[in-house]
Amino acid sequence: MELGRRERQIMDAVYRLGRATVAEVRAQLADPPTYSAVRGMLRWLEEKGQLRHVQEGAKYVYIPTVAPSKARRSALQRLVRTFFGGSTREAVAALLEDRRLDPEDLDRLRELIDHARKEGR
Amino acid sequence: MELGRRERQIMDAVYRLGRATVAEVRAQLADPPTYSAVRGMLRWLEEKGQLRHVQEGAKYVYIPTVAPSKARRSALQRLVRTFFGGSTREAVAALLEDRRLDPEDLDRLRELIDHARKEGR
DNA sequence: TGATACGTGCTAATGGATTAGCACCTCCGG
DNA sequence: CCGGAGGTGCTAATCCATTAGCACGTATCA
Repeated sequence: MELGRRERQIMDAVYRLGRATVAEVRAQLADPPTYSAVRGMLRWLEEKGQLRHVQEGAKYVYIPTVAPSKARRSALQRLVRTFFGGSTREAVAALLEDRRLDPEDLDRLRELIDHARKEGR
Repeated sequence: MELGRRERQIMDAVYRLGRATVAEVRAQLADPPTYSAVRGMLRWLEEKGQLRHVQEGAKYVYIPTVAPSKARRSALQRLVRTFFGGSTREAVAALLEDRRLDPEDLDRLRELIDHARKEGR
């Protein structure tokens, strides 16, 4: 299911937030359209099956239909295929260059690798 | 610079290929529009500054204007922000679950981490 | 050399994403 | 009880991405 420009922006906002009201989604957008436009888009995305909503007090709270964990995986896979020729290793290597990873982060990641190695990988 | 649905598909195809002719891009698309449509899109993307082309023999070869390495980084950053709350560590952890990482891959990644640690991180 | 296959440039039309606007509902404070 | 602020539903219009189509250039090869 491929999405348009705004659709993508809005889905991303909902994923960032986890769960979000119309106003919260709108606040995330760089060049926000009218409140009404965002509302229309959310309703449309719900009709498409990308979102569902629960009523909370007077307002609607929108939630992605596919679990974040699953959405993450497929987004990663897609990116790895597009930008790293399908090599997960190279993608990880690129991320490891991120200077915001502090020593503690690195240690924990090494543990993950050691663990995987012991598991027979 | 936000792109539409087809624009995104086509840019992704070009990144996957590195450099590509109209026909090659079209071959990458799931539900390919006409050759002419793809051509129009590529010209449009060039006008927008996302692509440039070099003439090669009789045909045009399209190339991204932003270097793949830079495009990768920003794509990763974006994904990390959207799906991992900005935590690069969690993103790496998710990638490490990929079963296609073989022992050799894991060893090489561990080396990268060790190296970073010694560098003072 | 000429005919076929495969290029490109350009423009107008199409269609679907995106938006605005109006009608109505609900909650809350004075 | 009343008014206003802030919700929602729905539809029609708009706008721009997307597409088709025609005119034309170029290479190849029998």
